[in-house]
Amino acid sequence: MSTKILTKPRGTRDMLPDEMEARREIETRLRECARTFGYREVATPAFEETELFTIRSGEGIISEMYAFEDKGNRSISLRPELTAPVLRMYVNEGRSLVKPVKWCYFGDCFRYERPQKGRYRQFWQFGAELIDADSALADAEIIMLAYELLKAAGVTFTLKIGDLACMRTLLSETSAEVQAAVRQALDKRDSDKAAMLLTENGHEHLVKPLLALTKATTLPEIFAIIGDIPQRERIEEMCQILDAAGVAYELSPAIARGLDYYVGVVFEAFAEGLGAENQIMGGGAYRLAHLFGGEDTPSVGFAIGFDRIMVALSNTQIITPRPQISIIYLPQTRDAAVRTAAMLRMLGICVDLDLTGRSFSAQMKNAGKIADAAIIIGKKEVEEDIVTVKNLKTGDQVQWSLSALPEQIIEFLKHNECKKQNIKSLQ
RNA sequence: GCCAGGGUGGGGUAAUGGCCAUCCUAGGGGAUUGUGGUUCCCUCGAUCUGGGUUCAAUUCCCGGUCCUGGCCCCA
Repeated sequence: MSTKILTKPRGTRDMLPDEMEARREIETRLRECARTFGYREVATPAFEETELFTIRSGEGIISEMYAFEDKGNRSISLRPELTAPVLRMYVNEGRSLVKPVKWCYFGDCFRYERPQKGRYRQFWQFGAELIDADSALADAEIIMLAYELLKAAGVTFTLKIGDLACMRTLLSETSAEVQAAVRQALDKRDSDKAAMLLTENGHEHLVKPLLALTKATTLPEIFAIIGDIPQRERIEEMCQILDAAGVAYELSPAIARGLDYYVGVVFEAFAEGLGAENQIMGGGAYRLAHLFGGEDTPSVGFAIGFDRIMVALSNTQIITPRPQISIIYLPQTRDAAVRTAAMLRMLGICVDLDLTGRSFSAQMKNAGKIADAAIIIGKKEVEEDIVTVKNLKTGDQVQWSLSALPEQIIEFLKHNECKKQNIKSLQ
C-alpha cells in the first residue's frame, strides 16, 4: 500500500449510479419540456477559441477560465458558459436557418473558481435561446419556458422579472461608471451604498426615486417613478401575456445582470436551501451575434444551473427504481441461464447473472441484496423446460413453463412493486 | 484571491506523546455443495501530505493539499 491513491481534481465530482439516474431523469424532463415549446437541442464543442469568451465578457474572465495554448499555438478555453458558443454557431450556420431559431442545450461548463455549495469547477447548464424574434410575446414565451422547465424539474422557486430600461432611464444623466457601480450595489441589495454613490456624484435628487424603484412591485408604481418610457407598452404587453398564461412572478425593476450587452427584459429565479449560491436560473434579452461577425440580431435566452437544481432537489425522491431480476443457476445449467437472460433482456427487463462462479446459496444471497425476484434455473428446471420464480420480497415461489415465461414475468412485474430503493440522499 | 472550521478503513465513529488504534455499517467468503434478505463465524480495510519538536508524533507546531461554509466574483 505504498502507491498514492489518485483523487479527482478540485471542484469536480464523481457520480454514482443513483445520482446519475436522478440527473438523467431531470435532464429528460427538461429536454421534453423544451421540446413541447418547439425548442430543439443543439451541442457545441467543449472548448473554443478563447477570444469567443473574451469578446463577450472581457479579458478579465481569463483568470477564471481554463485557458491554455494548444499544440498549434492556438489560444483555447474550455467553455465557461454556453450562450456565446450557441450564438457563434448561429452565426456560422448563417442564413440557411429558418427564423426565428429556437434552440435548447445541455452541457458541462468549466470555470476556475473557488468551489462552494452549488458551485463547482465543472458544472452543467441547461438553457435555451430564442434568436431573431423581437416582441413582447417572444420575451414572454422564453420566460414561460424557463418557468415551466423549473416546474417540470420539481423545484420550488421564485421568479423575478425586470427590464433594464427602468434603471437606465432613471440613471440616464449619470456617467457609465456611476451606473455600473449603482447597479452592482443594487445587485447585492445594498441600497445604502447605491444611495451613497449617487450622493457623492452629485445626483442626490435621484436617491429617492431609486429607492422607490427598488421597492416598486407593480407596473403603475414603476412607471410613476420613471415616467412614460418608450418600452412601456411592450413591458405591459409582456406582463399581460404572462398573467394570461398563469405564470407566477414578481416584478423587480432593480435586477442588474451586470453585462452591457443585455438589453430589455431580464429575469432570474431563486431557490431556497442553497446557501450563498441560490440563483438557479438567469436570462434576458441581449444582442451578441454582431460581436461574432453576424448581423445584429435580437435574442433572448436563459440558462439554468443544473447542479443547483439537483442540490435543491436533494431531499426529493426523483427516480422510481426499475425492477431487477437475478438468475440463479448451476455450472451445468449455465447455457440455459444465459439464453433465458438474453430473452428477458430483449423484453427490456433488467437481468443479472452471477459472473464469479459463486455457490448456489451465495448467488441467492446476492440476489437478495440486488434483486426483486430470482429465477432459478437448475437441473430439474432444464430437464422439465420450466423455471422457478421466487419473489424475493414475499418469499413466494412458483414454477412456470419456459414458453410462458415472457408473458408471466411481465404480468408479475406489473403486480409487484420493486422493493429495492437504494436511493441514498444525493448531497 | 481572502476568511473561518475541519481531514482516522468505502460510509459513520472512539481513543491516544509509546503497548494489537475502538466500535457500527458496507464489501468479500462460509455455516454437510437447490433457497436469500434474520442469525452465527471468518475475512478485507484507516490516522491527508511534507517538514519541525521529541528517545518516540495519528496526537504538539508550521507549510501544502483537499473538504465544508462564507467573502470576492458570478458570463
